[in-house]
Parts: sequence; structure tokens; C-alpha cells
Amino acid sequence: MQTTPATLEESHPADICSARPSRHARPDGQDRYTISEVVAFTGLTAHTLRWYERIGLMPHVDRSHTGQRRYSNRDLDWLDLVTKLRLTGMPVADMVRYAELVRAGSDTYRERQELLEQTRRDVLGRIAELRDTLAVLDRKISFYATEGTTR
Amino acid sequence: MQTTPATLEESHPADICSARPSRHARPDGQDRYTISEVVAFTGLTAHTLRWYERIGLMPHVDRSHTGQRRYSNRDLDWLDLVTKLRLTGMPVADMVRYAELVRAGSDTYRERQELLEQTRRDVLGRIAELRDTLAVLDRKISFYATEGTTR
DNA sequence: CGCTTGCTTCGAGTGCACTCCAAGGTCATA
DNA sequence: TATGACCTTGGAGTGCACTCGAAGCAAGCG
Repeated sequence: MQTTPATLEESHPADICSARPSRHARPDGQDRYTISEVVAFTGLTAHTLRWYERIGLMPHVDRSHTGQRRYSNRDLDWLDLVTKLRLTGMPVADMVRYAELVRAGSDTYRERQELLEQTRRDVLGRIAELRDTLAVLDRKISFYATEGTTR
Repeated sequence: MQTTPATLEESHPADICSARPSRHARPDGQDRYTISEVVAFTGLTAHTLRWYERIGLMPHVDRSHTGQRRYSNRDLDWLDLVTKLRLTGMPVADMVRYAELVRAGSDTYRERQELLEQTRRDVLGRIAELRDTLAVLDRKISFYATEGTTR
């Protein structure tokens, strides 16, 4: 018995520091979710999940004997990452690129690292912009607050 | 002689605390910029500037005697705000709504305040999300950093 | 058995925010 | 005054990220 690997590229003996407890794991250890279960977990639509697969943004998803998708915890973790990256404004095409690198194996570690570091810089920049905007909003809100009460 | 009002809704005797020095002001105090000057200042395209006007996102922009646009410092400050709000992910339609409130005069102070406060909450949420994502990125980057060097 | 629910595929449609085009008028400078 | 860069308009086009629809197969249940 072992804990579930956190994400695709980290399913490696040495990845303990980065492994998270899977919040999706079933009591019985079952690891095959239908698309509608994944919809419930992720908030994505079934259409979007299938579309992700079509454009190469998902690793191969397992199928039932009748051809229906059966998602693993690993798939769920991957979707978690994708969702987070989407929030940073990363274009889908870039995520597809990352997915390709993951599929290509551990030879691409260096390139993946660079890609994530660039993304990291982008995220820091976005946060700085948002803080800037927050300052403007606060000035304006306090203007309206005083004007709204003093007249 | 007086300083330039900072933004549309704050051109009010009591708005000194919120006034910024206009970084665009010309030495000769001239206050009528061509569209290409505004392009240079804002980084927006001329197409986008005209489109903003068409959809009601700009206050009325002054024209030369031959019908060409002449932007004021106030217009520039408004564009600054719009650009910041865009970065927060606020839909253009919401900004148009805000612009309408500004046009409608000081009766809408309360509503404008509420709109900005909602936006403020959204921005705080976005920042939290981005920080979350940053944590994930950092974990993955350090994974690749150690894996990349130890094998 | 019939019914409901959920799944499959592919291709077409949607909404947003621009982005560009064509045809023509204007402005600064050599 | 001529040249070339810049400006005007309305409408059409683009790219992204979904989002939906149609037709049909499969599983569970009263």
C-alpha cells in the first residue's frame, strides 16, 4: 500500500516533499471516476474536459470496457494544476506545450523548469499589477465614502 | 492657474488627497493630445481607443475643428483607470456600466462605491488565487531543480 | 420492457475583446 | 504646393476558450 502520486511528473520515488494528500481519494481506494464525478470535483464542464483531451492538454485518460472515460487521481491532480495555471492567464497553447514535455519523459526536466520559472515571473508581475490596482481602488472608494456621507 | 483634475469623478474641490501629478502634462500646459500621442502614452492601439469610445467606455472626447480627436489629461487618467481595471479581469461591460454612472453625475456616488468595493473584493480574491498558484509553481520548480541536478 | 440518466463523437456556434480594412479627408514640412 | 504621414468612419474579420447540439450507444431500475 502506498500513497497516491501527486502529479504526473512527480510520480517518482523522491517526490515526497511535493506530494499532497489526494482530497479525492475514495474510501475503498477506487481510482476510476466518471466524467460527471470529475465535473463535480473540478467545476469544469464535461464538454471542457473532453475538449482538453482533444487538444492534448490531458494525459491519456483510461476507459471503461464500454469506452467511457475513467479518470484517475493523477488525472484529477493534473486538472488541478491546469486550473491554477489558467487562473494565471497562461494560454492553453502553453499548457499544451507543458503537457507535451511531460509526455516526453524526464529528458525534458530542464525545459519544464524553465517554463515554470517564466510562469512564476509572470505570476509575480500579475500580483504586483493587482496590488497597484488595489491602491487605486482604495483611493477611489475612500473618496466616495467621504463624499457620499458629507454631502 | 490650477493643477489638472486627476480623474473624472474626482474633479471636485475636495479631491486633493486623490489627485496624482499628471505624468502626461506638457511643458506648455497644452492639454490636447492626438490619438497617436495617446497610443504612445497608454500602449493601447488607435483602433482600441476608437472602439472604447464607440462602446461608451470613454467620456466624450473633444475634437479639433476638423473632427480629429483631441484627448485631455483627464481622458488619459480615465484610460489609466480602465487599463488597471482590465488587468483585474473586469469585463468591459462592467466598466461601461461604471462609465455610465460617472456620466450620470454625483447622484450615483453610492452605486459607484459599491461597484468598486465589489471589484476590490474580486481583486483580493484573484491575488489569493495567484499566491496559491505561486506555491504550486515553487514546489514544482524546486522538484525539477533537484531532479535536474542529482541525476 | 421501457424509461431515465449518462456517455460517446464531431462539428458548428458563441461571446469577448479586440483588430483590421477601405476609402477618403487633414496636417506638417521641404 | 506637393508629398507622405496621420486621421476619420462603419463594418467585417480574428483568435481564444470554450459551449452546445445532434445522433446514437449503454447501464441501472421499477
